Amino acid sequence: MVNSLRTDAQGREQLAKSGYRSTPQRRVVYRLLQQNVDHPTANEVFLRARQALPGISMATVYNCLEALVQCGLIRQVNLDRTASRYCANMDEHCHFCCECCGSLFDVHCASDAVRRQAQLPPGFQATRYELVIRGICATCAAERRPQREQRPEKAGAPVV
Amino acid sequence: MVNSLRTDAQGREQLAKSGYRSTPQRRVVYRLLQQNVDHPTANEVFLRARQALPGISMATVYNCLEALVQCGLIRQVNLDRTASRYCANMDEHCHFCCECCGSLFDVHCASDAVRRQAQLPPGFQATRYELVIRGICATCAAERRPQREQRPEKAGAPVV
DNA sequence: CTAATAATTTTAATTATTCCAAGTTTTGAC
DNA sequence: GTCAAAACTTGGAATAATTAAAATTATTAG
Repeated sequence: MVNSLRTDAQGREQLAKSGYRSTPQRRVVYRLLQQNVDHPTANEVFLRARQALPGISMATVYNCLEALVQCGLIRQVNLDRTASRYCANMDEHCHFCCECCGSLFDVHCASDAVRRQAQLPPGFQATRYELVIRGICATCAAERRPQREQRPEKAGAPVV
Repeated sequence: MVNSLRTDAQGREQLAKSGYRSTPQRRVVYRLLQQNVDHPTANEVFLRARQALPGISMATVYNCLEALVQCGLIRQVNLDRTASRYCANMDEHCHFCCECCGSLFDVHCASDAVRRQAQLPPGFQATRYELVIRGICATCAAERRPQREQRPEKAGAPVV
């Protein structure tokens, strides 16, 4: 399904292409992201990485994530103004953000078609299209179905 | 062109519908956003609002923006982890972000078609689709054309 | 007019992230 | 292998954007 997974050797090579070294910390962070599809934040990565590398620091986690993003092994996902999330799925996809539980899901999306919809002004050159879908995930929808109302107040979805 | 502009009276009514009052500060902030299509940040709104209301505070600007967003008079645009930007154009549109100069542009986009491209898992319900296009705006493209290279280093676009 | 409610202001705190200096590790040249 | 240079890691300080708390002011209902 996901065809973007890289072995350690491939990871090292990809890092090297951008002038980065493959370090134990970077390998742990990358592997951790490959094994978890829940788009963790830097802090969540830190907590998980500490299980393998008890001495790792937050600054190093940020450094690793930066290096992995720069060399194209992972991508950074920014939603709202909450902490950045990180994603090792480099296949073309967009993100669904549940406004109820805040979870983030990968969603397949034919970007060619999306591309065609935007009418760029003359002279503008697009390099990337990022689609974010907001709504309610299946789990939250199932839990909600019984009740029929929505909160009218400035409730503010718990986006985290 | 833009059909979402509201008069003061309409603005007041819209605020009231969500339980907010129309205050001098909110009116100034709203009018300012209507007159500027450049998607200012909270700080930029603050600086401009001060011209009309020298005593206004940053916290009030945030409060005003929050109220205007909540009642649907303006929208908040979050890109990367930079400061939020605000936009009084409530017509359906997506945003183009120039990776060279950081400017943000409204772009017409047929969202029905975009909607059809995303294959949501069963049970998922979408409420909003947000498309962000990144690339180079006409101005920057024109300035760049002479030179043919792109920076290979981790340059990091000046996304402001 | 008065009380109750809401908005604004000022100040302080929080959050996520970046920067920095110092020590450590890795790499490449010899 | 040894040495110097470059890259990395670390802990802590610094920063930017935002939010929260407390006090003051304005508005509205009665």
